[in-house]
Amino acid sequence: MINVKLPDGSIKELEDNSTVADLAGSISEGLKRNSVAAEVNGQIADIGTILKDNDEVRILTSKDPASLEVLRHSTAHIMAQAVQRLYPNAKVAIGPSIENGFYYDFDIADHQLKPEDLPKIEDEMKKIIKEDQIFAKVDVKDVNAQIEEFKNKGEIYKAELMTEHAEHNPTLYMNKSKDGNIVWNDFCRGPHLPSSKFVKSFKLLTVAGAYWRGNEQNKMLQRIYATAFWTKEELDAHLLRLEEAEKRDHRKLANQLDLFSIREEVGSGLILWHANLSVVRESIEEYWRTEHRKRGYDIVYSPHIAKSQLWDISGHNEHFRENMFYMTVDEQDYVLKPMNCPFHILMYQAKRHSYRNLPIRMAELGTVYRYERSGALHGMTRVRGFTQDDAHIFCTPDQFVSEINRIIDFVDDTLSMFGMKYSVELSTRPDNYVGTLDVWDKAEAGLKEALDSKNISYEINEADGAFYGPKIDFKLTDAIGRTWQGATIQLDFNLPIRFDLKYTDKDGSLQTPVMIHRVIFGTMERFIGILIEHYAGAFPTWLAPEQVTLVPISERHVEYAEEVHSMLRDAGIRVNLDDRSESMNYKIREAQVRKVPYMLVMGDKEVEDKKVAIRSKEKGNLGTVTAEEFLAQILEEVRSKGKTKIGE
RNA sequence: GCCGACAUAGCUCAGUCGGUAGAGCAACAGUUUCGUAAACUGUAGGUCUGGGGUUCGAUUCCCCAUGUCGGCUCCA
Repeated sequence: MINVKLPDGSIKELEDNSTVADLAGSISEGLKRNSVAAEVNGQIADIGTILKDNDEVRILTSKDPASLEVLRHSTAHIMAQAVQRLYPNAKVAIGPSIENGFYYDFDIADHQLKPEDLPKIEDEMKKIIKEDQIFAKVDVKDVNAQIEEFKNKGEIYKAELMTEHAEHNPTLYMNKSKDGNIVWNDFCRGPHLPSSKFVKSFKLLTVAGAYWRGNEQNKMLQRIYATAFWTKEELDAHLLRLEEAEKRDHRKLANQLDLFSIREEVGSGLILWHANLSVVRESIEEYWRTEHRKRGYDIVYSPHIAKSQLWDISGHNEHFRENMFYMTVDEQDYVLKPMNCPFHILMYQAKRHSYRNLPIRMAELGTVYRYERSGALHGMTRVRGFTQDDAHIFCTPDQFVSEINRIIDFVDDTLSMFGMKYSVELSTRPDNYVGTLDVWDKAEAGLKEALDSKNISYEINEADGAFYGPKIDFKLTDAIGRTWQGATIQLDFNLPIRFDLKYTDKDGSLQTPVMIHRVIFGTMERFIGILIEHYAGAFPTWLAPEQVTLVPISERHVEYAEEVHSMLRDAGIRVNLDDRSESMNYKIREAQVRKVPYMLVMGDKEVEDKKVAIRSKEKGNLGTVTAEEFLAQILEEVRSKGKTKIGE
């Protein structure tokens, strides 16, 4: 007999070799029927898992969120089986569950999967589900024989994976039909559902290309992305969420709200900022400048091109030649700047520095150009010409930890002000690093110390830092859940040496300063692109291109509206007088569609009382006040950046 | 860059099994002067992304290019 511990702390006695299913059955028939997987000693496992003495077991039903990935992974197996039934030459690669769904990669020599194939595959999957196939886990006893079998069947990807996992007790999952025959199998660690019949609500979404093992040198496979949920309601809700998210896409809103455009005759990845979005940018840049001055930064400007030799010194020609724009004028080679650092470094070098005047914090809204590969371009979030809110901090080795702390605060203050959430990643020393081990260790410890002291949770990307230094990245998420690099803080042990930077220390000796690269927004393009999605195009008043629309009800109210118009405009409010001979309802609707925060309606009553009727985009009619009162309120809303709002 | 899909009026989209296109909104003109999300009538607007090919004839079929979209890869 064995004893197992349940989540409530109780101990259950079972026969030797009992499985999770037996345990479930010993508790209740209903639980046995509904159990789909288990958590055994913290690991997700099949209900067929044989329990040992003292195991801690939590039985998972479909109610448990942890069961969802089991469902999805099993659905992936069913999809792979369906694909192989329909396309017998299909070879399977890998098919994991991912956030919000799963995928499976195939190599199909004689067929290119098309969107129209997806319903056919779905139908085949439904058949497999109906067949009530059992997922049976089997240990691979003779690994070499199994590899040979995979090879004989042409399953070269499975053979390759099995070869690598030969030492890790590989297991197969056999799909058995009702009569006990093995109808399909896959090399897999599991876990899986007890049977295919547990799968009810799934949808195949898209076909895509993906390199085998994510390596560009390898063959490109065909990937099907799909998702699965326990109920149709959850699936429908998920699909609806996707649809809703698409409406927030900054590329869609760009047209609707006249924000920006990208023109073929200008070039890919080059943004035309229309007047509306330029207002948003201008407001953000003004905020940026004010904050930088407050926090001890110097703001500078540098040219957009420099002679190629500068980029030899910096090393960019060597590392990023493929991604830079070159031009030749009067037999002299120039480069369109891909970074601002060399300019800031040269400004640092313009005079001698003492430890007394460090740190020097040099900031610039620097527009740079990089030749990104065409397939990587994406709206405003991945472009070829963009403005970084760049800064470089030159400091002593004793100062960089406190400088990093200051920057983390700066990033958090800024993103919080916009209500944007972020996740943090710390990347450590790669193999091809420059500099010395003790400096790297100190730097990494310093970055960790800074994050820990602020209770910021972060993931560590081992060996993923730049060759010149470790870094902290802040990731932002767009409307459809894609994550983008936003703020970043990077230590650099390389450029100070390449440019031979120095400062005079206390003892009169010349020392090399530590250099920190950092951006807060990342780039104006990407940040504002994500901001559009964050607000779904409805910018808060301090950023709104048009803050107020004046709606005179008929022509006889226009004269009064003009008075209000000039008063608000003179006070710096972005106000638009809609004096077209359209109905009031029409003007209000248009202003709502343009997402204007406030409308002031003026008819006979308002003209007579010298007042305005405020309509908020969000809250509707807010009642009547004098134009002066409204002005005071909106100025306060703008000044506080939305902390106070009219009508709240 | 790679795999795949797509490209029709300013915008959103329909259409042509090969016989050179249509709607709504927007624009413009006129009528209407209105109380919190669309007044009415009319006018104009398209070498159907570009270049080749097949064909009596191509927006439609084929090829190439460009761009966009979904992914992969990359991202100093």
